[in-house]
Amino acid sequence: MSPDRIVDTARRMVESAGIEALSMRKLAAELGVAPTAIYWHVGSREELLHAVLDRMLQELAPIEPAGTTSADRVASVAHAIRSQVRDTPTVHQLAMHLGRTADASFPGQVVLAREVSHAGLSGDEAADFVRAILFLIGGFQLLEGTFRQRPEGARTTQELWRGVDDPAVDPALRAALSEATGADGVFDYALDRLLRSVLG
Amino acid sequence: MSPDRIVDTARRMVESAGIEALSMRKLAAELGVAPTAIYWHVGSREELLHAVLDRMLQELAPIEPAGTTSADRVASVAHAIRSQVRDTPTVHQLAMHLGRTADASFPGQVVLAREVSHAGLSGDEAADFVRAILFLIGGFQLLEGTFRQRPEGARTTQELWRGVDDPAVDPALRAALSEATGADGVFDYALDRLLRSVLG
DNA sequence: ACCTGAACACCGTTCAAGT
DNA sequence: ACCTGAACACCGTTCAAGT
Repeated sequence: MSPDRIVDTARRMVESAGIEALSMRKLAAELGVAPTAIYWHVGSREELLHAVLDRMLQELAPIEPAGTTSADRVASVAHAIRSQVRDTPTVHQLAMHLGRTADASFPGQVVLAREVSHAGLSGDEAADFVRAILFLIGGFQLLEGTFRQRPEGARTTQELWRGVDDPAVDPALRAALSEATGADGVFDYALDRLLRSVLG
Repeated sequence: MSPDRIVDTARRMVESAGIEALSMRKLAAELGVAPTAIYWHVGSREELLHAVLDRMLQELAPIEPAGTTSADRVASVAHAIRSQVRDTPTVHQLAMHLGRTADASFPGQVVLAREVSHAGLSGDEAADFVRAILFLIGGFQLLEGTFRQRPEGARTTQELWRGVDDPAVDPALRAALSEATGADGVFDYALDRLLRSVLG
């Protein structure tokens, strides 16, 4: 019954069934202990969740730039951050829940800033560029729904588009928006436009 | 004790204190009725939240394009959507909670698609463009934290940057990222780059 | 130092019983 | 048709009491 064992078990529960699935009573049952025993080791449920997030953040693999040209390296970092966000939804779900998105996104942000600096950008212009890339990643995260799954009844954007009959909307556009899309393509497209426009 | 009165009261509670603050028992107290009476009119708490969202979506002001050139009109729609997202955080909070972000973003999406069509784009190219703009808006929403407020202890990205001493990061960039920024500037910057790159 | 048990103040929801 | 009350199965948390 160390804090370590409690945090580990809590983490497993959160990762397998979501944040809401972690109750102190279920956790206690899993640990074979009275619910109130947990409070002696870790504080409240909230503090426990913070401890779980801390551990997850520590284990997050560092982002490694790849490529030779500045543009390639910046793009590789952007892609690496995005992949990591996609592959570790629980971390960002939890960070969001606890209001600690800054902590979760910061390590990648620093690596990105390094490559942007190396590309020769500086000051406000560089900051806008870094933030714009983070916006794209955040948009991907939000609209891909990586951290909140749709319930059975909910309609997708594609389904909604199939029901549209608007003469002002290009039919081919309507058709394209009616098809599911890997967000990857859109992300590549937008990032590419941004990179070209800034780094030439 | 009509469904209308229940939904209205529930909506007031959600808007003033957040989704979590809506409990069937508190709502019943507010209505001066037994908690169980609510279940006869609206179904469960979840169904009630859906009804609240439906009403909010109905009342959302339609997005109106402005400007004469195609680029201006597209930009105005993007800005209008973003402003609406910022000014109606509860709607998007609730939509996210219920897995209905598609319903919330769709009306603006259609207007955007119209203007992009009018600008002469078509098919997959137009779809990528529309989705990229929505990515930017989503990123703004997520990183601006418009729908999840930071608790007292949490650090901001700016605070984290002030603690960085990395020779590979341009000092002026570090300084810029250490200052709070209206996300407006970044959004304008990224949107402008994207528009220029696509519409010329 | 560490754990238990009882207790408090909450939840959502069902369902028989009332009018 | 509409509402109440009792009841069930949950919560997080505190705190005195035990070892």
